[in-house]
Amino acid sequence: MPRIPAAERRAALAQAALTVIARDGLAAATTRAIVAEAGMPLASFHYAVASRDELLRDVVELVVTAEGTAAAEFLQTATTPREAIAKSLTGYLDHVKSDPGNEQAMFELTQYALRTPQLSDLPAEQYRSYHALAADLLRAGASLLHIEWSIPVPDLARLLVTLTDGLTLAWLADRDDAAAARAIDHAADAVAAFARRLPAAQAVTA
Amino acid sequence: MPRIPAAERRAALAQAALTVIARDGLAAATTRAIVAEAGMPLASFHYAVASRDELLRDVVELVVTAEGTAAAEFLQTATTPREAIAKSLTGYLDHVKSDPGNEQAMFELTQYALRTPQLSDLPAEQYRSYHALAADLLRAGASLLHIEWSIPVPDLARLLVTLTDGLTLAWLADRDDAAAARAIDHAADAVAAFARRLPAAQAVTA
DNA sequence: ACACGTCTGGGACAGTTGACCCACTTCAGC
DNA sequence: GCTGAAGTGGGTCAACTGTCCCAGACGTGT
Repeated sequence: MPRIPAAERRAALAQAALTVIARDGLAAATTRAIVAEAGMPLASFHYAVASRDELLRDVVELVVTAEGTAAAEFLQTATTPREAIAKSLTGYLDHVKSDPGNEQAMFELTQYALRTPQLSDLPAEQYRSYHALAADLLRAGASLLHIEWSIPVPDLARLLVTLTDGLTLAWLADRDDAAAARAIDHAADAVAAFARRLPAAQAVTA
Repeated sequence: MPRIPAAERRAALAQAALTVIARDGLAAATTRAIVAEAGMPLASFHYAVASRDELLRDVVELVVTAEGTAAAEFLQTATTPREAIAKSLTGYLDHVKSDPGNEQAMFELTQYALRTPQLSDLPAEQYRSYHALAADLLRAGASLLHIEWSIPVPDLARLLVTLTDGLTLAWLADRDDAAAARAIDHAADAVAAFARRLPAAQAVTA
């Protein structure tokens, strides 16, 4: 084993833990499984991190911050709000389909954090981040398509996250691609109803 | 301990397991915790049930079947589709708020079942039941309010379940009552757009 | 009254877990 | 070059887990 500063090991362990959780589930993410995935001796674990729970905190933060990089590419090709929403939701679901374990890992981590007093503050922060990300997307889409949203953007953002969560959960359970596609179609209709064409050729204010 | 037939013990164990999971989480639902909750000696566990996983299967079925009794009372007081949807969603969220552990238990069980090969068929069945329940509600509402739905009822049912799941997940995470209420309000607007007044004074066909 | 299948429950087992001790090696600054 | 701090890793621990055994108690059909 090469000598690696503790902070780096900590990050590597968080990454390895996420890999294990996505592949085998949170229950299988024992300290031994994590260090095996990271290729470290067991003792490195508690040298780099105080406890397993503390590492899981790192894992959640790892995913939350890494998530902001994924989205936003589906807006470019859309010409109508309905199309933008449908493409974004479809793109998101495709992302879920391409690696279902990862998304399942997020749900498992959230549920576990809710049950663990030391981590009980994490889910709120996690969803604040989701909502902020959705709000950014909505604002970007509005400016791109020269529209405005008829309800407050934070409200619509929460509704969008609600839809993605529900969509994901149901698809993970029954893997019904066709039904999920139809749900997205109808959801896009519903959400697009909150789009309003801007009167003049002018960008939005906020 | 009184003498109780094995089948009854099995049911009592499933009920006790649900109580433990709702209170302390799935990870805390050990065989010992379950029999303690049920007031039985440990050995009764494997006398009544072959394995812990098999009991969890019972637990899921227990909740899925028991869930059908809960809904449908919110439709009675509504006079418009929008009101019916808003009241149903609000009623559902109130139910979640009154016992968050129970709903969390459902999510945990679903995630666990997805990870466990012997239980991997359960989530699909679980969601089939949810969707059927929502479809029944939609049909009842339509007949009551003399409307029809402009998209297939199964499609709208899935969208409704998507919304309740997403709503629940976000509320469990951030406990933001006001934001959840606003989300329900907007969701009701969106879903009500799929309602169409029936031309004549006639009931729906399906 | 008797015997047999049903049920009880104390005890035990092997395996796994999170945690951590401690003797060691390495490296950076003096 | 020396030294003290930083990092390594083998080994170990107590606790807890799901599962099982077996001797006994019960109650029912005969």
